[in-house]
Amino acid sequence: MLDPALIDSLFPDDLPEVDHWEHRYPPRDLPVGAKVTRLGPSPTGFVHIGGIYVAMIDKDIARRSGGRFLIRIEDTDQAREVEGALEQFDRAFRYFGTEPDEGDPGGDYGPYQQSRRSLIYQSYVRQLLRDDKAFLCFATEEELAANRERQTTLKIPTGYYGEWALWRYASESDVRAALEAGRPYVVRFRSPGLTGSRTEFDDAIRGRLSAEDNYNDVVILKSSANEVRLPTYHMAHAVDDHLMRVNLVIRGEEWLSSVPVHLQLFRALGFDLPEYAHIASLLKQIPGGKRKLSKRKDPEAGVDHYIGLGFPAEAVLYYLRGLANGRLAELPLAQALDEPIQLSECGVAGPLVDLVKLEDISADHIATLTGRQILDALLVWADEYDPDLAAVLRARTELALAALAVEREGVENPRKDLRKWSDFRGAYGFFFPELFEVVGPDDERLSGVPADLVRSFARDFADGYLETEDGQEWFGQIRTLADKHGFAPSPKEYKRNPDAYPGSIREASQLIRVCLTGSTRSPDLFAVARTLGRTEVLRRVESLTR
RNA sequence: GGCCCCGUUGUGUAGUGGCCUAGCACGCCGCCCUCUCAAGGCGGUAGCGCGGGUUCGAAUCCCGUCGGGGCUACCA
Repeated sequence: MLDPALIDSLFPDDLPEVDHWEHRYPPRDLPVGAKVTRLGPSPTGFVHIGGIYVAMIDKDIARRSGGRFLIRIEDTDQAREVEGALEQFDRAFRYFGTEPDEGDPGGDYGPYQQSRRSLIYQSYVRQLLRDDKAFLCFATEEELAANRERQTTLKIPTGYYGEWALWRYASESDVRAALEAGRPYVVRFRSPGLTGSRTEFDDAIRGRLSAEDNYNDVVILKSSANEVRLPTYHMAHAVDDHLMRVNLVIRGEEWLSSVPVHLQLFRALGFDLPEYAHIASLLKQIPGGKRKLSKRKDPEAGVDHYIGLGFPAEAVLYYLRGLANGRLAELPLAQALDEPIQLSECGVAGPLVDLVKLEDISADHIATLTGRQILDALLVWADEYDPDLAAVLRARTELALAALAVEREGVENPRKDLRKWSDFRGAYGFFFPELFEVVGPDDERLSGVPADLVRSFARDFADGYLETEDGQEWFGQIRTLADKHGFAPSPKEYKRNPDAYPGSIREASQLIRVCLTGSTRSPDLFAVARTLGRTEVLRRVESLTR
């Protein structure tokens, strides 16, 4: 046991006692059963979709229980920090509606950035040292590496314990000598765990679990050689979640094996234990198996992928909620977004992120929107990701609304041709003369109809073009011309005798479709023509006669 | 290597010893509708990782095994 005066000399003279912090951050005045949850992202400059997944669960549970959801930036590893990362979080949380109830600036329990909480951690570390529940460790990186290597060859667990705990039993004079020599040190937790003993705990998702107890003297305060003294995740978790009065820790399952350490730390510090819920990681299908969504390899691991492609936040959220609680996936979107997420219903196996399913959900959702709603959302997206399109849409708002109304407004089953905003150009761009390129008579999309025939067909169509309000009558023009130019009246007839015709009514219609829309697939031709207007229809048809 | 979590059709799941000839949703395939596509209607394909037990009876309980994932850092 170290001399208290020696311990105190390691810290700033005016470092507050732990009581100071306990009063500064009092228990919250919340209704019984209120859950205080938090998300602890690291500012690596990359926002993982899994972060939004957990944030959504955090926020839902906090809100419905009358509690709070807060965000705490976990930047105790300064090496990983990337500039602008905080803005990225803001943007992502705002897009998906997972903004915290509390965080920097303004929350009562801040700062919410660990690098700014150094003094708080130091108070608690000093207290642990005074209580002999922690000790100074001067072991060098080389010594630790050598130990690890020995342990590996001996096939025994690696770690800092028993005879490998170099400084756990060091005498005060050795410590003083090392200090006087100016050797850097870390503070380690004096683990009360015994090799071979076990511990049990409850997880809100997985139920009662048991594991080997922790017997490793984990580092709690990083090297004294660093400019700012920062804690490791384990220590910060205990201190922050206690002082921020978090009572439900929802985090990724990669933390499951650290629970025994955390339990020991909470007890050593005299803190009440939080409830834990470990969420299964989002996985990705790969040839021969699955693996965790990887920041480096999988673009869909990042939120930028979804925002950039223009998936509506509601669709992504709905999809994510379905992954969390399968029951919600069978409810309509609005209802699913409104139902509470139950931790007990969360799956224990990591779900595969299925982009096809997301697109399907998203298309269904967009189909429920009005043209106006689509245009508004589309503009927000295009302003950032497709400024040229945004400019056209603003200049031609009426046309945009008319285009979006085709087979959408006043019909029973609206078209589902938009899965995300970036699909708009491909699906609706042809409505805008500014975005459309006319098609020539020998275009390969014209079903292989000879160019001469295309020319004469188009010539006739343009010459006799009748703009009418009657869809049947309008299409009758194509029928009549198709007949005149020798096309079979039905695909069936054409199939029966393919050599007798250049194609059927299908191919003839396709000539008009391709020249009007630049695509072999489009909404109803009559509706398209009506929206385009006579002048534009003729301009496009006449391009086929050149 | 050690420890932990997990394993039901392609995907997400329901299932807690008989109601399971394993249900639902999405996908996929086919057919219908049809001037294309989308939508829509109808139908279909496909699963309890494997091997042992316990039991009259197992997807469900036990053991083993295989597979996937995680941790084993002064990363979180």
